[in-house]
Amino acid sequence: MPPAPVSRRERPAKPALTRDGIVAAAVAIMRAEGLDKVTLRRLAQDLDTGPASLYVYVRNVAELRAAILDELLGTVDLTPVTAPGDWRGALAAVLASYTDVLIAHPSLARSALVSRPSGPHYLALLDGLLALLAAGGVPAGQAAWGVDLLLQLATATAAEQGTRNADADAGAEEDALAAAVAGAAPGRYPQIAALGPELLSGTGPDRLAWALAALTAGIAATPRP
Amino acid sequence: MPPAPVSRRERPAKPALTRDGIVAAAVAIMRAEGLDKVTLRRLAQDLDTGPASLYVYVRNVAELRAAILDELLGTVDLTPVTAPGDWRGALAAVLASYTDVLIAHPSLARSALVSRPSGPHYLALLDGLLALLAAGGVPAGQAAWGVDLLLQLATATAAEQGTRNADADAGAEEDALAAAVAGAAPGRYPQIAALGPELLSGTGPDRLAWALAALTAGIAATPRP
DNA sequence: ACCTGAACACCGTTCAAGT
DNA sequence: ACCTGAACACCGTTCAAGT
Repeated sequence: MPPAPVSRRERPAKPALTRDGIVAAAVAIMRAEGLDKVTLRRLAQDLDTGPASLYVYVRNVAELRAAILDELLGTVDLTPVTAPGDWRGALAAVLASYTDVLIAHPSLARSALVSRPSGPHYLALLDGLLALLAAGGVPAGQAAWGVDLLLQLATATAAEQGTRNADADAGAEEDALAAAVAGAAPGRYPQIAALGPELLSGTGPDRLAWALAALTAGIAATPRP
Repeated sequence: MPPAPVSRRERPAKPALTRDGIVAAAVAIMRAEGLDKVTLRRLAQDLDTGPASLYVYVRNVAELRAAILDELLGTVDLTPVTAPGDWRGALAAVLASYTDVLIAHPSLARSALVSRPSGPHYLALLDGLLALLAAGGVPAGQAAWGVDLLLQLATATAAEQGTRNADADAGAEEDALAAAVAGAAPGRYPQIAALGPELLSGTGPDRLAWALAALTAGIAATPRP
């Protein structure tokens, strides 16, 4: 006996596909299970369709990942940009918020590191950081080139830390480096042997804060050729 | 009629599998066709065996990629480290050599960005950079934290530039950003609209040279907390 | 125009069985 | 110990055919 057909009332009508709906479903999968699980096939399954159908709204999987990233960047706190006072503190606060967002999703941070975002939320972040550099009197040319470096540094740090915190597999890489540093032969690697654990010292936030301060100082102080 | 069996003299004996042999074959594939083509299946095919056999020598594909990277880092020119004179120039030269090596293999640069290398050639590079920072009188604590940033910056730049030069697909991301910057509404993104193409100005090497100079200056000038 | 099923051309990794 | 064939559990993307 074939199963009784499901009436329209019992199962809600399948929602129409839209780009926003697809991206929202992708973000939901990522929050729940990580970016690795956001595949076109899995996404299609969740949306009750086939993978081919998604190609009407998304060019490829890279574009989908970019859309997810921009969606998340919408949660970065940009309010320090318009707060009066210490521009360096505001810069650090915005970048810390950016880092926090990415650390919560290490796989996304890794993908952000190898892509060039250009979505509306990314532009807003860029604009905010440029406003702070301008407020600090950093020459425009230096700010234009420097803002990229600040974001890059924050992204890389988030990728690294988030991965270390969450992914057991990549924690092994960290361990391998620690072992290599600890076992560095003083004859062959004198500097590493001399510095030892100092190389890997410090907590993530402390290193990031120092790195951003150092980079900001360098950007402000180094004229373009 | 079955084909005549190939005598041992006509087909050279299949070379025994070794870790070095596997890595060498992997490097050969990467040089010829890029990192994307270095899969365990393809590698096994080239080595006239099955993918499962490789797992005796390599834990997984990530470890294989790390081995390829370290192999390539063996070609970085470290001679400036021991040359007398200008430490800043020597630092820039070593990092430029590192960048050149990675730019030639953008896919590898992207993978280096999300991994923590710990191979012998990587350690040698690290040691050389630390020697130069020490020669420049940079306090040890700052050098220990700063060397990571310098490498990170060079790696990210290589990944970006190499990709732009070689990969048509990721060139599209660059174009999308350029279009977004050019079309930025002055009301919504005042800083971006004001700076305009200045944000994306400059050649890769010029930007890298400035970035490394700025970061080096910041590292040297910013005391650790 | 939008959507689909099915196929194409692949992946990494595991495992029982062989030598 | 080393090596293998075969399987498991997936991928992104394309394309002819439908509505």
